[in-house]
Amino acid sequence: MKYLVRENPEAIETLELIEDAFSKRAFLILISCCRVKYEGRAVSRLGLGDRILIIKADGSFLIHQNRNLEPVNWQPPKTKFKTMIKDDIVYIKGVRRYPNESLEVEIHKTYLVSFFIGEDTKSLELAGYEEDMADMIFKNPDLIEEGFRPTSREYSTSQGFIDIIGKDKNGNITVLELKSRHAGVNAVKQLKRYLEDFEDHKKFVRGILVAPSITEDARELLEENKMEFVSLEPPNELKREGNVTLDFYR
Amino acid sequence: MKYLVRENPEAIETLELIEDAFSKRAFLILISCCRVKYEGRAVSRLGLGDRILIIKADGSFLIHQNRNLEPVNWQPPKTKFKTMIKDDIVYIKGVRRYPNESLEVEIHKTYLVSFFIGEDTKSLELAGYEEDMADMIFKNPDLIEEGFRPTSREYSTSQGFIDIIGKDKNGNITVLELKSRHAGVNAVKQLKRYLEDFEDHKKFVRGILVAPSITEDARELLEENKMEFVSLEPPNELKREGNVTLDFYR
DNA sequence: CATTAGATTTCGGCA
DNA sequence: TGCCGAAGTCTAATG
Repeated sequence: MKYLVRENPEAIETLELIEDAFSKRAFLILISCCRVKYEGRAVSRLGLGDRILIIKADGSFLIHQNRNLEPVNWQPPKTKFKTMIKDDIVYIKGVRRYPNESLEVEIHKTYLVSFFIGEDTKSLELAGYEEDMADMIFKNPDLIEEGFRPTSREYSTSQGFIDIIGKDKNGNITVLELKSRHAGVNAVKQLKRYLEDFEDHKKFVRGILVAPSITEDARELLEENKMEFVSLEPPNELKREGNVTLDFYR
Repeated sequence: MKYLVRENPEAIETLELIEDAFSKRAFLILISCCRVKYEGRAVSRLGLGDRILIIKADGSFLIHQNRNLEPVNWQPPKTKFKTMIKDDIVYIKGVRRYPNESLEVEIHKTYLVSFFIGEDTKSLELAGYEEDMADMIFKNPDLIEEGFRPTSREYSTSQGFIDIIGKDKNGNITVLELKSRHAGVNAVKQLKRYLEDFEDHKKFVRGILVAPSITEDARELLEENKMEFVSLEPPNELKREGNVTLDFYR
C-alpha cells in the first residue's frame, strides 16, 4: 500500500498534499482546526474546532467531530472539489449537482495530513455466506470438481486477496472467486485481475467463478477469457454460530 | 491540541497506542489492513482489505472503505471496547447492549495510528427543514393562500400528528401536511389518512400538501382525492446569521 | 426505557 | 435519471 503522512504542515504544504491526493484518487484524511459551511438541501454553520476530514476516491466528503456516529457535515459521492489558499488559510469546497449543494471548509491549522492508495476489493457480505462457502469447499473440495484440492485462503496478490487457491487433479493451479449471490461481470473482472497477476509466472492458471448463478454478461466474459463457472449454493444456515476465527473472547 | 502519530507500528505497539487512546478518551484513527465481523441486528463479514478505523470518545466506532459516504461497518455511541493480540494480529472488539451487538476487527497490518485530544466546543447550527417551514407559515400564513389562518400545530389524531391545522377565508377546516423536500405518494397517503379521521365529523375538510415540489404520482393521487398542493420552499436562513468569512469564491 | 417521526437521511434496484 | 422502499438506518424528542 502506498501512503503518505505529514505532521503539522504549513498551509501551502497542506494545499499541495490535498491536491496530490485528489490527482491520485487517494483516500484522504486531515486532522484540522476548521470552520464549516453547508448550503443546499438545508443550511448550516459550524464554528472553529478540531475535526477529522475525510475525502474518498468517489468524492464522498465527511467531517467528523469527536462525538456521534454520524458526521457533523458531509457531502455524498460524486462531489467535485476545489481548493484555495489565502492568508495562510486553506479552503476546500465540495460541490454537487442534483441536488445542488456545497460544503465549504476553512482550515486554520492542520495537525495531520495523510492519504493512501490501498487494496480493498472485498465488499460486505451481510450474512457472511461467502466465508461459509469457503468453509464448505475446504471440507468438501469435490463440490468444485472431482480431484480439486484447495491449498490456501486469502492468498495475497497485488490485486487483493484471492478467496481460495488450489490445484486440480492434473496439478494446474486453480484460482476460485466466491460469490454467495447471483454474480455479475464485476466478479469476472476481479477473477481476471487475479489471473493476470499470475500470468507473470508464465504458467497456466485456471480461474473459476463459484456462485449460485451468474448473469448472461458474466457468462460471456468468462468464456471470452477462458475462465469457468461452477454453480454452488451457499450453505443456507449459519451453523455453529461462533466458531469463526475472530471469536477470541472466551 | 495534543496528538500522536505513528507510522507502520508493530502489532504490539499498535495495541499499546490503542489502549493509550482509550484511556485518554481521545479521537482515534487507524489505517489498517483488516478483516471485519459484525453480529447483532444482522450478521456480516468483510474480507481482508485496507480501511480506515475511527473510534470516538463517546464510543462511536466506524470502519470506512474508500467508497460510499456511509461506513461499511460501525457501532453507535456507548460501545465498550476490548483489545487483544495473538500471533502478531491485533483484535478490537466493540460490544454494545440494547441492542446486543458486537463488531470485531482483526488487524493484520497497521500503516498509521493517530490519536488526538482536540478542542471542539461548537455545535452545528442548522436550518431549512420541516420545523422551519411551520415557523414560517405561522408568521406569514398568506404563503399558503390569502386568508388562511393557522390555529394549531402538532394536532393529535388517531393517525398521528397533523403538522398544521387552520381555517381558510371561507371558514373551512384546512389540514396542512408539510414536507421540506420533494414529496412522493407517501406524503399524500398520510394527508389522506388525516382527512379520513376528520370525515367522521361529517364536515368538509380541505387537505393541502405543502412542499417545494411533488412527484407526478403524488400529484395524481392528490387530484383523485380532491386534495391540493401548495409549492413552498423551506426557509434557508439561520436565526443569527453571522457574517461568515467563508465566501471566497466569486 | 420504548415509541415515533424526520433526515442535507444513504443506498440499491428497477423502470 | 427518477422514484420507491429498506436500513444493523441514526438522532432527538416525548411519554
